[in-house]
Amino acid sequence: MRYTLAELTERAQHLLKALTERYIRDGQPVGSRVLARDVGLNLSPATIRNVIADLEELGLVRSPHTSAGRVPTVSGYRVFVDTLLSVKPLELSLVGTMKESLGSGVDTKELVQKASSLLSDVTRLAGIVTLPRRNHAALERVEFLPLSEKKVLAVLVLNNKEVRNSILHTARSYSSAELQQFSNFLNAQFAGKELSEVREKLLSELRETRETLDRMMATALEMADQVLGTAEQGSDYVLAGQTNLMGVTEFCDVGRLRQLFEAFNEKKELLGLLDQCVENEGVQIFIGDESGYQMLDECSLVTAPYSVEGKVIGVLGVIGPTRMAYERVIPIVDATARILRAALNSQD
Amino acid sequence: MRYTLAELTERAQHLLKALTERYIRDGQPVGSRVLARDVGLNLSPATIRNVIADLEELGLVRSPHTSAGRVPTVSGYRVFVDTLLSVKPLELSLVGTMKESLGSGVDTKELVQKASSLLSDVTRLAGIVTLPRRNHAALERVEFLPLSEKKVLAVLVLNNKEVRNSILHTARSYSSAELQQFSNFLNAQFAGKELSEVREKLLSELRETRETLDRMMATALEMADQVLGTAEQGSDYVLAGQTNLMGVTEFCDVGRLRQLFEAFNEKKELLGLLDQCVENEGVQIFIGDESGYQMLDECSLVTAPYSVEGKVIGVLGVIGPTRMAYERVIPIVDATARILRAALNSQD
DNA sequence: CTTTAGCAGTCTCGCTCGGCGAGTGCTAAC
DNA sequence: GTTAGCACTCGCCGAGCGAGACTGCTAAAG
Repeated sequence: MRYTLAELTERAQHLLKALTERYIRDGQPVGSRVLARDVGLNLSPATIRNVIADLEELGLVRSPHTSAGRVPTVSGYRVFVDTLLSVKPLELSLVGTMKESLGSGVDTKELVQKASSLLSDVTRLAGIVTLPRRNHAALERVEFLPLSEKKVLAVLVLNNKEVRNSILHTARSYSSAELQQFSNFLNAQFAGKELSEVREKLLSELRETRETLDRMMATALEMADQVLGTAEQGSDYVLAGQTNLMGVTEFCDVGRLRQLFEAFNEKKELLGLLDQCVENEGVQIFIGDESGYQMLDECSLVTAPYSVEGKVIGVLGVIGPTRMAYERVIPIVDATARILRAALNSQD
Repeated sequence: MRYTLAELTERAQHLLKALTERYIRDGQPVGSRVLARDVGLNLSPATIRNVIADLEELGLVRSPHTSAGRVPTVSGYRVFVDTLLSVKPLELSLVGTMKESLGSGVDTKELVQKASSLLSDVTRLAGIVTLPRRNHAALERVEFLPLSEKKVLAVLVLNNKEVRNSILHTARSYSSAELQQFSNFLNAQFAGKELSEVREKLLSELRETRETLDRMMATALEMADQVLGTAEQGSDYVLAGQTNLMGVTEFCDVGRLRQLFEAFNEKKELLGLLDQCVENEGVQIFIGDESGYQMLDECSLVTAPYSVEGKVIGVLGVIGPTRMAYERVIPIVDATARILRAALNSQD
């Protein structure tokens, strides 16, 4: 008898579920005997074996070697998390504790770090949170301060929350009064607009102004352009609890572990992966090498986007072995995304 | 025959040196046979054995088990690095490359990160650099900007180089003009003074002013106090190249490795250790558990302080297995300290 | 047609055992 | 003081073996 994925017998589903859960719990190949006792159905090991053989043919489970039990394959996990998993809601008390531990962060970066630690603490795996990309942040105001000969400090205030500053090296010195004029001019023009918009407008104005030869305006615009150029914060993430992964039996091999940690340092690849999650709403899961990055072999990544004012500005998640307690990790990631969003929104 | 540490035979010294160097190279206990061939002196293994036996009695070497060669003990390493080691000067070309790779960092933090990476890249071990503690930094100026209702952005410029900002939550709103007044007042009073001095003076003025009931001054001073309180950056360090340690054979045990990495995350203890190096000039070395922190068992720490304008403001160094190539690491750490100092000083 | 018992076969794991090689410490001779 | 010789001690490694765990197949039972 032959099933397609869509029409797995109820029994087969049941067994795949039991097998996966058991394997996640114990980490050891599970055989027909234990499965027979574990699952509610009153079946003999022999019967179980028949069904399991079918599952193996479908590529959902495999045995590490003859005469060991079976373990789920990547496809097996996929089916498990997509259709078989019953996610238990989080205990309210835990959610409370989580909220608290994130609670009072004022600084955005601090919040992100706390969220990452939170994820790793609660799941006992590695937590990862991207820094918010506020492309849509509104420019609140710009301020220029003279520092010294030919050096000007530019202060950018975004959304009343975030502050970025950068030091500009200018061709000549500017007086306080001059800089004040620049600030006023720019604030009048751009305050309240989105950064991307500001940038665009800036360039067009710059072109226009060059023709009219208004020195002051041109200089101001040039300065602003410089600031925006440098202030574009390279997207990045904060990782926490890497050491938790060292306790995981799957990574007892140092070479394996090293590969993983080097992937963490690379950042680029992992960021690419995380970026894919920005679009999809809700929790998303990458299992094993599904991601295409073989450094994440034997790893799973559970992610959720987080947003502020309705716009997704980042992704957070958990990295752990494929054999992780999904039914627990998923609601935790989900909850953390909500908590972080709340914290960011209530930031005053 | 019995030596005290001070009066090791020339021959004994020679042998200890050869043994240590050999062990550092190969990582395996070295026996009398290889030692006899290795060292210039024309001696038979039997003779070597006699001398080595004396070294063992002094606690400078030990054998992991009967009938394996000898390895240096912590004391052995100590004697080795203190009196036997001949440090070869660094190739100029390497110094050049190092300078370059650090070269153009404008931001202090960026420089520190680059220095850390540099150390780890060149030594193939873990690099560590503390963030500069600029207790003696001069306060260049203070600026307050109104953000919104009851929120004020304070910008601190130090030494014409570093900028710190913090957001203050105030009891009532302040107008631009008011804040401008505060800034002017504070700048007139404190600009150019050292931070610690500013703080001190601030407190006394605050007390005095309360009596004269000058509202404006009092508020300004209070604000300044708040800023200084928050701006005190918690001392911290930047680590790089931890993954290099995973290649080291000494740390092939995951448990061991985990302990080490958790020590890195703790930060406090390691910082305490690094602080000890601030006082001593030049390169300093902690071998194995000499530091008192047993998480650094089997590790050595090679450090050097770095300074700006004659004042030591931080420490940098390398963490690796006790069995590291000291004669190479030491000059690298030394050079990096000088290069970082130069880079920080030339920061304009 | 489904389910089950029984059985032979296969593979891993952990254990012991013995040989090998390396290196020491001692003693006696140079 | 130096050296050769020798007995002895270990750690390492591979072979061999038994136990245990499952499977897949076949044939009988429901």
